[in-house]
Amino acid sequence: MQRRSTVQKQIVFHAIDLLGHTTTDELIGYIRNHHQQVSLATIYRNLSILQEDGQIRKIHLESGDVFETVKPDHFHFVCNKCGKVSDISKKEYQTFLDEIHRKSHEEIEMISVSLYGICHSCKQKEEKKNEKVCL
Amino acid sequence: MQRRSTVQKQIVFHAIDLLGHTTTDELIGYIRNHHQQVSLATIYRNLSILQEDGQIRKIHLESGDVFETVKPDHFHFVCNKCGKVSDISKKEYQTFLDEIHRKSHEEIEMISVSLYGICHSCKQKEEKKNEKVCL
DNA sequence: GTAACTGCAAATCCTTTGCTATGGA
DNA sequence: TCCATAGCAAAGGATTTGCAGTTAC
Repeated sequence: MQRRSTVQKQIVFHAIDLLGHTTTDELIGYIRNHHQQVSLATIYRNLSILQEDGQIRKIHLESGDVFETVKPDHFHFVCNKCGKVSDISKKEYQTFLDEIHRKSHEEIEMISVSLYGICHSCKQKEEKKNEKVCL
Repeated sequence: MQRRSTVQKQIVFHAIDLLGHTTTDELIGYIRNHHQQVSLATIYRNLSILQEDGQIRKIHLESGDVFETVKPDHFHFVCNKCGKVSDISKKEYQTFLDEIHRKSHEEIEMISVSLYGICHSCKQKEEKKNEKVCL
């Protein structure tokens, strides 16, 4: 099947790219607000097409599923307070990844690592709140 | 709210325990077959209750969501062929986990590691098939 | 006895599909 | 022109909810 480039497909892709890591809800909300001419069915169909074609990827986090554009292999950090997801480079952890391959009794094809914690921004907000309490 | 112990709740819990790692579908199928008196709504309600009470946990894998009973913290291995999920002890990887805590710029509360590959059983089947081809 | 829980059926929510019209190559 | 894609509305499937009856404690 010969894919075609359409305005709607580009809107979906660019929205995901812009939002960074986005839930279906956020994505639909965004498109609803900025491009109301795009129908729901079209959004869902393009999500499938873009995944099939390897332009986007759905990742499965404890906090729920999010879409991201396909980038070099990486890990994720999720803030337990605000829910923001950010990418972590694999480079620093290469030694460990090799170790997993070595130690594992099974043949490993993919390793997924996700970290959950408190992001800088939420951390700062917390500290400011504590300061005020002390005053 | 004071929780009560009911036959239905126990059926749901024990089914998850028995099945090991189970999708909602598998779980419902199993209960349908072995305890047809338990209604769908009751299964879903008990899944919520058991999660709330910390007796079971839903884990989010690339292959889909599965429930497991709550056990000591561990990682998961998923077979890309047969889909079976198995637990991996964290012990061997303690060095790596410490490294993550040390290297990370954020405060880490939880680390999730999932490995995807081919399990022993599927590997063996594959090898046997290859043998036959060579004969 | 009281209130948590169950079963049933209806409701709800998210996603997919059928169909006809549109438009990219 | 031709066929992938869009929009709309209807269908589908999974999960939740309202309610009346049941049961654990």
